[in-house]
Amino acid sequence: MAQKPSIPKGTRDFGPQIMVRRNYIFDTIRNIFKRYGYQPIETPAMENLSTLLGKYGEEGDKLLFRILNSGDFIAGMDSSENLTSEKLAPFISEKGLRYDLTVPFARFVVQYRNDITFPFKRYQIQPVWRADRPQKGRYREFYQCDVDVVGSDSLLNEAELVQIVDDIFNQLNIKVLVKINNRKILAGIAEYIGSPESLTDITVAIDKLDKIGVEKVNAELSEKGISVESIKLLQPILFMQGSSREKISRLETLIGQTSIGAKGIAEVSQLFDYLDNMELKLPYELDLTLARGLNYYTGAIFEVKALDVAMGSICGGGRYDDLTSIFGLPDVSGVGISFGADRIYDVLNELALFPETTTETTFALFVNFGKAEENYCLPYLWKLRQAGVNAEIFPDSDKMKKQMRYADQKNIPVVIIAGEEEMNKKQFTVKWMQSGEQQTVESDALIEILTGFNNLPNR
RNA sequence: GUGGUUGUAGCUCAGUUGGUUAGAGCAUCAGAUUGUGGUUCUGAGGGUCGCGGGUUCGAGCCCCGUCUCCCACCCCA
Repeated sequence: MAQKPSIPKGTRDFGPQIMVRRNYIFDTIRNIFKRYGYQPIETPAMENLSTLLGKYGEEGDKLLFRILNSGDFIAGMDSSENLTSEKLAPFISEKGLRYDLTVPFARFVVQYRNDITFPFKRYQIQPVWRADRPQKGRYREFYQCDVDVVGSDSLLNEAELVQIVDDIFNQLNIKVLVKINNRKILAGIAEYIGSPESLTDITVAIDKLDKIGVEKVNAELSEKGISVESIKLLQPILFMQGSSREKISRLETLIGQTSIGAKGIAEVSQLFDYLDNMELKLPYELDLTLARGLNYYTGAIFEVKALDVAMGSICGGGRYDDLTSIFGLPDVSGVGISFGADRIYDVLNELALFPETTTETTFALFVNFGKAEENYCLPYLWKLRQAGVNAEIFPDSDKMKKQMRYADQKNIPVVIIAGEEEMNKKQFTVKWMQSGEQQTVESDALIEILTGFNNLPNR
């Protein structure tokens, strides 16, 4: 007995009808990326582990898929030593699947720095892999659609990214909220409350504010060794209400004296100046509880959430000042944002927002009655294809019932029938599947008639 | 990594207090219909009941282990 076919946990197959919808998402995103002047690149599925490790924090390292070395990697090892998997790991694996597109991009920029004209605006649509436990909206293989610009400090780039977000989700008809924050503000807060070293703990804790409430956040903070004094100082920040502008001015009185905090405030208010003049359709707000776990961010951070469906963020990004310097190219700042195509698919699916796309790929099918009929049809099939009509001939002279059924299941709107009678009269019988109507056409007129219908605006 | 849940035909699921040969719908294939699909009718194929062990005269059902699926947490797109 053959074993039951299956695919690894957290991965999916995509059939033709799903691919039509996925391509709708990819095409929409890609077209908008291009319109803003971004250029495509691709990088390999696997990177050296030295490229990937340490860029995503402790959690991220654990979620990296590692690739086993080829060959007998165990041969030269001293078996008398007490081997832990930690010690073993570098010997048996030196490559890993990419975890995101930003870090490989930073590597790419440094590697080809002499060929790149800065500022470099690139987009990249490729799958990434994470050894996570799958659940709703979470997969082990999923596509990210990244736009980044490196080599420019201007906040105009941040503003443009928000504009792209606005553009894309308007076109996809998804209602979203764009949350904006700045790592420098978070650092300023940490400094203000007197524990700048625990920036990460603080951000992770306040990120959970709307989920678990103030009391549990405070409990977690003191658990992490943050003093009662500091937690007290933090409260007015946690409870801050009002519009983004009001928050900014109140922040000034709190963390304005810290130099990093002042810098963050200046950046955010400049960004909001840009955004307020852009007439964006989607709501955006300053959210001080937005932290984002990826630890390479240094300035603005973004996150986009769908409003009408319970789902993790469908889009996120930020500015990273030091990512290229890790690979040996200092002073090149970048900023970018990543669209999660698979989650966007789930949102569109759940809200039934996919447009009525035609799943049909073939417009006309020639029925196959045998060798002679084949020879009669083939020149016309060729002409139809040359005229830009998607057409095919059934490859076997099976029963007509089976061929009609094939057309029906594949949603092919036109079936062209030519048997002995039609051949003798140099004609074709054209059947319109939806109405069931049939018409007899002269063979010379076939191409013209079908191209005319094929160009109708509704197709 | 932590917690919960699920597993029976290709898919969705029934299956009584443990009892003879494990069922249905959908899908597939064939026929009714040798040049006409989506409807209908008839028939057929398809199963190591996730896997391994145990209890029992007897296990799809009870017990233990294990894997898997989905969900939540952590974290994230």
